[in-house]
Amino acid sequence: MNDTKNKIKRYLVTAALPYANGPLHLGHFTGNFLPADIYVRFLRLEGKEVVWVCGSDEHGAAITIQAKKEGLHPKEIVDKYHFANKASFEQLGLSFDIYHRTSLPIHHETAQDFFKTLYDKGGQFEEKTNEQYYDEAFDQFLADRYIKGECPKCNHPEAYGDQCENCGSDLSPLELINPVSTLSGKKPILKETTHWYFKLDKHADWLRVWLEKGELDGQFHHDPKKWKKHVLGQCLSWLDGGLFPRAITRDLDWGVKVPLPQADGKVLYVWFDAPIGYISATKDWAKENGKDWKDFWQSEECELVHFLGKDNIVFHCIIFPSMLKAHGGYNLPVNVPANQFLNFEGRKFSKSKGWGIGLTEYLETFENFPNHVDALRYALTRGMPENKDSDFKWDEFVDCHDKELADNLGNFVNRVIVLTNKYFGGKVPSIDGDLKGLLQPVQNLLNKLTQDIKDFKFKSAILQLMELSTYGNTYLQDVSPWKIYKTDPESPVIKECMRVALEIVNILGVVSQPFIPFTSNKIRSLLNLEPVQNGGLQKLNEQLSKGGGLTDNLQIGTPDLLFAKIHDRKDSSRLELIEAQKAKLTTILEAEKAEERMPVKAQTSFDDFCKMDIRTGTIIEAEKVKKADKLLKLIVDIGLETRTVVSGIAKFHKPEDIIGQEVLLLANLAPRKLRGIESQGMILMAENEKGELAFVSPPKAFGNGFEVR
RNA sequence: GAUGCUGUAGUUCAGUGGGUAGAACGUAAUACUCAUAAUAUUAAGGUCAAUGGUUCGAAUCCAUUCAGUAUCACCA
Repeated sequence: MNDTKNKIKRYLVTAALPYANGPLHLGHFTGNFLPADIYVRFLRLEGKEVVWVCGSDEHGAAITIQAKKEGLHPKEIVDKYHFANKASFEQLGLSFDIYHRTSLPIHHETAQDFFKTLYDKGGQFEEKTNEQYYDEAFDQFLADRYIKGECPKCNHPEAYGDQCENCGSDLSPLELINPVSTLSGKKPILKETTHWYFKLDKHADWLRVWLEKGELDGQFHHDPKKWKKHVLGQCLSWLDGGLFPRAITRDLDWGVKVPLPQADGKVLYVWFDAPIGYISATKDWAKENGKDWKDFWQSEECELVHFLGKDNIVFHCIIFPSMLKAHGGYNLPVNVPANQFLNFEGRKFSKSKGWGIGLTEYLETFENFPNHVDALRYALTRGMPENKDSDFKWDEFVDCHDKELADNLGNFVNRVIVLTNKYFGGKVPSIDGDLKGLLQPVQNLLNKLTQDIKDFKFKSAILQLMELSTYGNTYLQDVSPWKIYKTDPESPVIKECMRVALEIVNILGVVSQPFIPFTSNKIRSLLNLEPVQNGGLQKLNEQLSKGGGLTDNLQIGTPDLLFAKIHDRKDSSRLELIEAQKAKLTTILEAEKAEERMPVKAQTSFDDFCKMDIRTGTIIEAEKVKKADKLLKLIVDIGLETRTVVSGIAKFHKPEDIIGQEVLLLANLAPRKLRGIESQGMILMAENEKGELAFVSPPKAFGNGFEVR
C-alpha cells in the first residue's frame, strides 16, 4: 500500500490516564483499558516491539476540592486511588508496560520542559489578565461551575456560573446576581489574575489537512478512512466551529508549577499536563529498561495510537496534537480509536445512586467465580461500545458466559482433550494427510481475526475467535470419530480428525491470549505447553504454513474445565451471585419509587392562599416555542378573556394533543417574558418522581373562568 | 439551541464506491451422544426510524422531521 508502513518497527500505545479521585467502573474498563490491552497483547503476539503507557492523572481542582472537603492533603487522595486502581488493573490482566503517575518528579520536569520550550519559541502563548471570583475560605479561584447565583435573565435563584439551567442562557460568572461559592457557601470576592493561553487557533489549518487527508507537512501520515466516523466527525465539527486560545494555567497550589519567575502560585492546567504524562511515562519506562524514549516519540519508525473514551476525543485529536506540533519533533497519533460509552442495565453508571459495578467491587464479589476476569473481559469485549453506546446487562453476561465461553469454546476444548486421552492415551497423533490443507478454513478465520484487530474491530475479532471453536465443533460433528471408533478404533480417520481438532485447540490457545489471557494460559497448560510468548502468533503462523503447530506424540494434560457454567444443576452458587447483583438493582429501583415525595412546605395562611386566583380554562391553541426544548406557547380561554401562557411541558405533551385540554390556570401571576414571549399566567401541573408532568383539571365540560378554592 | 455520531430481525449488533438484507442469542423441528443436559443441521422471523428528493434502481447519496447520545472555549 504505502512505504511508511514498512518503516514501522515499534508501536507506542496509550490508554487515557484515569483521574485519581475515585474508583473506576466497567465503563472505563471497556472503553479505554480493555481495547488497549487487546491491541497491545496482539502486537506483542505478532512479535512487534510495543510499549503501552498509562498512569494516574493526579492534578486538577477537583482533587484539591475533594481533599479539602475530606480534610486530607491531595497527595493522600491520589495515593489512595492510584494504588487501588493499579491493583485492580493488575488483577484484570492489563499488561501495561508502565503504570505511571503525574505526581512524579519526572513528569513535573517533562511537563515544565514542554511548557518552557513552547514559551521560549514564542508565538504559541498569550498572556491575559482579568478578574475572577475567588473563594477566600477555600483560598482558591473558582471555576465557573463552582459558582451559583441568581440568573440575570430569568431570576432563577440557582443558576451556575456558566449557564442557567432554568432558562438555558449562557452566562459568565460576573453576570450572576448574589454569587455564592458552592465550596464554602460564602460570597466570593473578585480578584485579578494572569493566565497563559495556548493559541490553538493558529493550528487550525494544518489540523484540517491532517485529519481530512491524513497528510502532515505535505507527506502521507495515516489513512483517514481507518479512523472511526464519530471521531473524525467530532473533530471536523470542532474545526468548523473555529478554534480559540485556551487557558493552560490555573491558580492552584497542587499541580505542575508554571516554570516562570512571574508565575508564582500557578500551575499548569491538568489537561495540559495530563497528556504529557504519556511522554513522561515513556521516559520513566525507558530509564528502567535501558531504552531510549525518543525511539518511541520522535522516530518515524514508531506508530502512536491513543485509546480513550468519546469524552476525550478533541483533546487527543486536536489539542494534544497541536501541542506536539507546536513543540516540534514529536510523532502524532496514526489513529485514535475512541470508544463510545457503556451503560449499565439501561442507565448511566452512577456512583451516587449505586447504579453499576466498580472494578474493585467486581473483583471482590466474584473472587470465587472461576475464571471471573476472563468472563468479564469476554462479556465486555462482546458488547464493546465501538461505534455507539452499549449496555451491560447481567442476563447478557450470563448468556455469553454459558453459551459461548462454556458451551462453545470450553466444551470444544474439553471434548478434544477427553477424546485424545481416551483414544491415544493423551498423545498427539501423527498423521500422513495434508494437515495444512485440512486447516485452511481455520487459517482463513485466523486471518480475518488478525485483520479485525488491526482495524480496531475487537467485537468482530472476538466473534472470529468463537467462530474458530464453532468450526472445531462442526468439524468434530461432521467426522464423528466416536462412531468410527465403535467399529474401527485404529482407523486413520480418527487420528486425522483428532490431530486437526488438537491443532485448533492449540490455535485457540495462542489467539485467545489478547482477549482472555488467563484462559489462554489454561488451554496451553491443557496441551502441556508454556504460556504463549511474545511473537507466539508469528511463530504459530510459520508453523501452520509448514503443516501444524503441535509436535507429534506430544503428551497433553488431563481434562479440566475452562469455564464453570452459571446455570449449573449441581451448583447454584454462581447463579446466586448474579441474582444478588440483579436484586441490588431492583432494590435501588424500588427505593426510588418509594421515596422522592417532597416534604410538605412550611405552613402558610388562608389569606396567603386567597391571594392566588386560580381559574378553570381550556387550551385553544398550542405550538412549540422555537429554540427551546421544553416550552410550549399556549392560548388559554378562561371565560372572560384568553391568555397567552408559556409552559415548560413540551417533553411530555405534544401541541396537537392538548388542544381542548381543560386546565387550571394561576391567573394573577405577574407576567414574565420567556424566550421573548410574555407569559400571562401558569398552568397547574402535577409532577411525579420521574419529573413527568400531568394536567390537573376539572371534569369534562365544567366551563371556563370559574374560581378554584 | 448549534454541531457530530447513532436509529437495521423478539434481543444485541454487522453491513454501503447504490443493484435480490447478514451474524449471534432467543424460537421451532431434526440428527448426534466424545463432551459442562454440551454439539451439529435446517426453518421461521425485517416497508433497514419517518417523509420527500436524486437515480433505470436507495438500508446505502441529498433534504427535512423524530428519537437516543456526546461536544460546544477554562469541566476534569
